[in-house]
Amino acid sequence: MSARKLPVNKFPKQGRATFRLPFTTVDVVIFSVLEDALCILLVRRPSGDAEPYPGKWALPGGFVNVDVDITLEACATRKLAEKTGVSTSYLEQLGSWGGADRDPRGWSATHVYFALIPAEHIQLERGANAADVSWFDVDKFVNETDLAFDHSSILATAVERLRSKVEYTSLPAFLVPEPFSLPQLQRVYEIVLGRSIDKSGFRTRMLAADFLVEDVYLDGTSNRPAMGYRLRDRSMPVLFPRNLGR
Amino acid sequence: MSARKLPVNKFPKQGRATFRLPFTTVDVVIFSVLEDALCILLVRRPSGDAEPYPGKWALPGGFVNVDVDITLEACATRKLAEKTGVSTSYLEQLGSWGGADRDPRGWSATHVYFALIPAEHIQLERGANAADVSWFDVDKFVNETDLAFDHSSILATAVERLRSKVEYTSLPAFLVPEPFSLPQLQRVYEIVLGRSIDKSGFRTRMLAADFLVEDVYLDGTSNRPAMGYRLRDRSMPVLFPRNLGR
DNA sequence: AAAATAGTGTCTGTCAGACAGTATTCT
DNA sequence: AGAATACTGTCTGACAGACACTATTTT
Repeated sequence: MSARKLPVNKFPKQGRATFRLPFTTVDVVIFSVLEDALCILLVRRPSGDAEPYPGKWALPGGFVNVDVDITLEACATRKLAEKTGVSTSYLEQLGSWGGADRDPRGWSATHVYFALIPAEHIQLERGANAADVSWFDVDKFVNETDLAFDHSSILATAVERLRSKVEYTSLPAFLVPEPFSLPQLQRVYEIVLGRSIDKSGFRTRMLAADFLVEDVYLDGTSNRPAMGYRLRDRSMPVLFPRNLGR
Repeated sequence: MSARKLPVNKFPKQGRATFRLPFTTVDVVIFSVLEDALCILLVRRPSGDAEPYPGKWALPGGFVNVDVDITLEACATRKLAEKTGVSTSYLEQLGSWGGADRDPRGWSATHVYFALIPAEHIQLERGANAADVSWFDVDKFVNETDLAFDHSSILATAVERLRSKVEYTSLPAFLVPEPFSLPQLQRVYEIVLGRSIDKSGFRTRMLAADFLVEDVYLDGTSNRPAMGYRLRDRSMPVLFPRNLGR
């Protein structure tokens, strides 16, 4: 095996490496449903000579700050809160992307999370850089916009993962504010998947999974009020035994 | 928002960071089926004053070598080959674990992959450190052995992920050498899941998924020869529309 | 012939999808 | 009353699980 001939990273006694370290970043794909469309939050890269991809849209994220972040997930939570004001949401690790070429500044690895937040909870940052944070319709803008770094590819993976998990999980429940009705939840499923779902089957499926708790009736602006539900457990989505059909 | 008061990582023009970087490592959870049991490969941590967890069992892995590895996945492939001699296998990213406390040498983040390899392909490293690489039965030894770093927790996640994906994917096909018969494949499913599966339903399910290609008949040592199959596409597992029952 | 393993056929319960019907509100 | 939306009931086809059956090999 030729592996033995490779240089071996050496480590002296006191924690300072003698070899080059990759950069470590965290990025967050923030999903929400706005105006009947699945959207993601993007930020504009700062301009400046030393900046990579100046002015381009990118996923919110950045370097891990070892003095502040005690874990990767805490770092992702921090970045989410900085951009949206949302402190609690569904957060799941999507994966990591790392290599020599993805950042012009050098070998870097990014840990990517995706977040699902109800539109009503969002409070975009006010002030100078408000114009540099924006929501993008996943279907309309995303494919024709190319993002900084390898973020286009990461985003595509995130959308794929979300859509595929929606087929067999309760994930969309994290995109809608509580309490919500089953028709509201169904609408979110339909928006994310981009197709309509049968009402009766949907209700049976949701109720059988036993992850909803009845709350108050939702007295909408008109017509028959709907039962309002909350999640029994906000920490995890429920997995259904089958995919949705079609 | 208080985030503005946090220190901001600065970047001078020429690619050398002025802030502390986390260590970047890659670890691989290598699964195989040996003697009718689901096993994983562990390596013993080297002894020495400067070494963390000397003598303890750990997942194979180590620092990313920016001069050698061009991507994280390439790094994982390299580490897999170094330990097993296997150069091609199913490799999937499991996730990443990072934080201030997981490595006594400092803030570190590890990118974890899991690999599935057929026992017949394995060629453990010969020589001085052969005793420091060993297979462990997942059910028998893993829960009672505590590993270096946070590897026990990572391993538990890996086993959970593997078992849960086996319920609705063709992943076990990567644990058996081609060509293989349906009874052989079924045996692997049963070993990984730890329960028996109905023969007829299993065959229908596998054949309906259309990921197998007929090869030669397997003339075993005795009894009726079985049809041998190969994978239509070794690059990806197939997803079944339903979980296995029970 | 018997044993062992490979593979098939048939029945049945479950459940998603389709769709028609009922219920409750507002105007 | 009619419109709009919430919710339920019924039928049907697809399919997994159970299990009994047939097929092909070795000894």
